[in-house]
Amino acid sequence: MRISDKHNKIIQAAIKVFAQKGFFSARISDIAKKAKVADGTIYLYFNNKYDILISIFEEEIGKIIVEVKRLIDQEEDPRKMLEIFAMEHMRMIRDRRNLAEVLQMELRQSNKFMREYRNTKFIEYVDIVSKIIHKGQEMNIFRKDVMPGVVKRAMFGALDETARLWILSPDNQYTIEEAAQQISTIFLCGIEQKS
Amino acid sequence: MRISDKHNKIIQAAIKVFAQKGFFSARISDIAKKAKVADGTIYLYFNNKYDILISIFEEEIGKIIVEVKRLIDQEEDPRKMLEIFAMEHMRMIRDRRNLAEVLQMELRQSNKFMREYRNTKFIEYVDIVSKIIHKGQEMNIFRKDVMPGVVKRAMFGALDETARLWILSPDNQYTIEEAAQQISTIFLCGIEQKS
DNA sequence: TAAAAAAGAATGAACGTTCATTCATAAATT
DNA sequence: AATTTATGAATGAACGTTCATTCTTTTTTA
Repeated sequence: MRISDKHNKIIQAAIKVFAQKGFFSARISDIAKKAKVADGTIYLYFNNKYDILISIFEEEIGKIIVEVKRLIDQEEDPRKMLEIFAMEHMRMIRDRRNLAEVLQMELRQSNKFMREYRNTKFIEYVDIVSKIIHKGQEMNIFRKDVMPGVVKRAMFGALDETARLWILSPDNQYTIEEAAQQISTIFLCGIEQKS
Repeated sequence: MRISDKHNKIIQAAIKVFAQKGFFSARISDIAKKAKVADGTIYLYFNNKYDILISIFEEEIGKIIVEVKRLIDQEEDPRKMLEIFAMEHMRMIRDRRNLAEVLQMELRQSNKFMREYRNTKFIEYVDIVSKIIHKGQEMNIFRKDVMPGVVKRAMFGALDETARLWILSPDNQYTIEEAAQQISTIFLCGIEQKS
């Protein structure tokens, strides 16, 4: 068995356990059991519990960024790009629910116990939006009086909160893709340059 | 000293400590020290640590709801109402930063260790938005194809996330009131009935 | 090629610390 | 004096981490 296999098995198990219990309530022994390794083995691959969480951020968000960027780079129109971002974000949450839960939860409490860890991967991800806005403003498609820094946060927040509650009760009035559609429409109408 | 004095002293201390350290890293002894009471005294007023958190939700959000509702009820125009909600939400966060941090953080991780606790106060708060949307749709001011249930979450999420990051670095490009303004403008343009 | 030796990986019981909670005692109030 | 309220040291369960030991694989030797 390759080294990375065990590393990955632990990561995948940790995603599930963190998603189910939250970081603090998750036990190393839970993760070990789910990964089918001994407790001690985890410490051969990670420095400590906290390090497992960081690795989840680094490795898993990294993969997502690559994929979303790839899709967006195929587009020319910033309006389309924004739609794609919304849709892909929501689909990712639907298809990788456990990971999404970990990211959402720990992002929020992270400012407390991860003060020193600057979550550059996450920043990179959200910055995809501000880059799109900026591009649209240059092309005179989006109004110039909206601040890309505000829109990126607002847009991400809107998607994230909608997804969070959808996760809590997915048997909703709407599919997550409908929600993505509604949100990107609202934002597009909201920031469009009226000619 | 009245009973409620000590109860309140503990609540206020807990808000500060939870905001600073997060629920799990906060120590009962930290709260006791900040409230200037003995550790044991806390257990005369609360059943356990968790109960302190619940009380913060119940009591403090309750006060905010009353205040925001009062302001909104003075208005007739749903557009104005939405603006007021955005602005008041942001001002609340600016003025009661510690409380805001606790609510934001614990709301996110709450689904894990507060599964049984249905946060009715919070639901009530966010429902203010969907009621406004609904009213606007009845008055033919807002488009009928947007779903109030999506908009309330999107709007709340947009405000919340923007505020969260503003809290992390308040020395920003924009004031929190500018952000509120931008967000309510985006949403208003985004859901307005084009006549 | 088979046996022996070394290196590397994995194990899980045990350790030691950390804290929420308790409770015997003290102080304050009535 | 009796009752209520407050104290803070003591308790003990929980759990992250360690490490002596075992198991597996690779390398060396004959």
